[in-house]
Amino acid sequence: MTLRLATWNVNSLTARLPRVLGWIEEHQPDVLCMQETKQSDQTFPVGAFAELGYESVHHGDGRWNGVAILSRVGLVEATKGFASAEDQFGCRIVAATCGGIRVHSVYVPNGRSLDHEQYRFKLAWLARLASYLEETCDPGDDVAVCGDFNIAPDDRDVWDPAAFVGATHVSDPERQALGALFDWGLEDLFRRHHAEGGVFSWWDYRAGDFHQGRGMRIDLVLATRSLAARSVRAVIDRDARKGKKPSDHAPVVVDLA
DNA sequence: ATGGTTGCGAAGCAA
Repeated sequence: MTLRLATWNVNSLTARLPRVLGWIEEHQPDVLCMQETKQSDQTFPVGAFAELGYESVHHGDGRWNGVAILSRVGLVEATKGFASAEDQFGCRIVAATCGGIRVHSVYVPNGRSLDHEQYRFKLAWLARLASYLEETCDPGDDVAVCGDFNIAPDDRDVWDPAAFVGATHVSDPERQALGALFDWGLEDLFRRHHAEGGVFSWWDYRAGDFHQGRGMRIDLVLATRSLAARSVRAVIDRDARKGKKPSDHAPVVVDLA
């Protein structure tokens, strides 16, 4: 069975709902992971997605963060957060089994700068993600971890490596944390299909960065070996970054055979 | 260009 899996940091689902609905109708994802909904579970528009044929799960506190999964191939065994009593990690991960795949929608904290406490929080969150996957999943199963990682995997994924020396998103500890996920058994599906650099998923709103090509590839679809073997196409829809009131992120779309 | 923009919420923070 073919399956289209996508991830998109929508930067406020309240502000973006018309665009998101239009994008879904045009691109027909079977599963869509979203981040930064900035909504509560009460305000999340379950009905609007149901009208398009999608079941959904949302995990949000209403103001910051907020993650969701939409699926039209079934959505069962949903879990919010790291599935334990802890809640100091914020509303940054939600998981569900969709079409036989254990899907995770993740919003990795923005580290801000290497000397900021949010950077240490980011590394702690990534370590918790690794332990959570180890506890709840088997790399031999069909597992996908999709979302805004706020990490550029390598220097091909930033517009100018020289501009990022000493900056967050590219530091060794961040890339090592991502490497731990690769070592566990996940693969970056966009990179599986594209060796070239300069393909980005995020551009700052300011200073015309999108039109100047100053972006980063920080939104990723990671998947275990069994899913990677089914991957036939991976693209970043930069058209979705154009026009009026775009998110600052573009969706990543993967087709599985 | 230590600039610039957007979202939330009603000033300043987060990104």
